[in-house]
Amino acid sequence: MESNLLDIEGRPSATRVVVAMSGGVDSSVTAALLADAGYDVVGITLQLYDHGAATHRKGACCAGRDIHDARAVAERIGIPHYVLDYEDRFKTAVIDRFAASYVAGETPVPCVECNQSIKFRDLLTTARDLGAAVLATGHYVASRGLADGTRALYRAREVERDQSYFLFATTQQQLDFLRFPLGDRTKAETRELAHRFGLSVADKQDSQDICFVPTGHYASVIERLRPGAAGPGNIVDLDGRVLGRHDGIIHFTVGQRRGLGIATGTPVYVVRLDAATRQVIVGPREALRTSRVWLRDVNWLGDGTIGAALENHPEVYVKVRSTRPPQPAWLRRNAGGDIEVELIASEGGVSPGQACVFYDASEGQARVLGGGIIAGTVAAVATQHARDTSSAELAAAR
RNA sequence: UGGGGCGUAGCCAAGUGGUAAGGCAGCGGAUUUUGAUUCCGCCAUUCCCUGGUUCGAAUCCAGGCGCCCCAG
Repeated sequence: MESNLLDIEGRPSATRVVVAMSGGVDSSVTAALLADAGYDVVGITLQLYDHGAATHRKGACCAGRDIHDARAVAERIGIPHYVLDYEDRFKTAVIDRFAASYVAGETPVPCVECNQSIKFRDLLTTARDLGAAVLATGHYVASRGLADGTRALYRAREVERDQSYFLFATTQQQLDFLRFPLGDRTKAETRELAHRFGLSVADKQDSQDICFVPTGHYASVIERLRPGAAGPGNIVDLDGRVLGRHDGIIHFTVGQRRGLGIATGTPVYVVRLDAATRQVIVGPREALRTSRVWLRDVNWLGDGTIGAALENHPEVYVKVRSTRPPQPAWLRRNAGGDIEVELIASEGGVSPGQACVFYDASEGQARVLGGGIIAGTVAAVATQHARDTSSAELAAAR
């Protein structure tokens, strides 16, 4: 196992590996493991946003304290370490898009964007320039070589920690150059290794929440970036009745219950956001059931082409959020030419802007077949509004 | 100014003499390398006001105030 850490030919000492070091335990152990195996490891930490603002943030990465931690680890394990200033491109590729998505009434997954552009495009290019054979990260995801020499992506051995949801947009070319040495290890093992290697970050708290949102108030970040973009509007029910007012669509996401300030006897949830009219449409929990989604920016990582795969209307398993196991679904191309996913069991709180990731199994280390960004959703149960609309259309058709 | 009804937390609401249910909203926390969801905890020394009866009153009585309905 140790000798085959990177699944690569050649003597370790003659093989240069760039490790993306965030300053957390996972990437630190990744670097330590590879250095210990004798690879020519170069640690790189990206400075992604203003560290002054985020210094006191616990569990964040890539600024201030974390850069120090990464440097300390590099020193400890005796590898060269560089800090690259990626603030500008991070702002353009991740933060600005994040804001734009919310303003458009969607709910983005910034980690997906960051992985595919900052880490696996820009940093990966830098790694190649440095003469690295591979770029390794501390993600909990597995990749294995296929017979044809390319690599496939799989869920982590510890499926509860699996991060494949955030990595579906990795292209085949990127994947072939990437390695994830922790994918077949558990977090407990990682912590234990961190202790064994004597790393100062061994007991450091896991990162969580959006790294560039210091206070946890993402809306204030958007307000600062897009002043005035978040205008107030009405909160309406499925029949269009006004139930209240809100301070801007950016404060809400589909499935959200808290923060609406509406006291009917039963809980109400955000069913849909309408950026054009600045309406927040709310309804009962049942109205959240979604049976179908269509996608954009689809990335295919399965065998062959997606076109060929779709001809068989494949049954796959999909995740529309990071924290639930893959659910059974049918994949097909719809009349408009978009890739469409039929959620066989339906799922609640599915928001445009989120990722829909395809797998070949519901359990274990399923292979990642690709995924896309959810462009639109169709409710499982006809809502009152939808019924009214269709009867109106029927009437008009007569 | 005839009759009837009502007034309990931000909203809805139970309780009709024994020491203020519950839901919604709100707040806090747990969970979570996205947003949510979910879960847990907190949230009326006080029942429109003032007196009275009673060992004891949100509950009974009197007066006042404020709403609503029927009035023809």
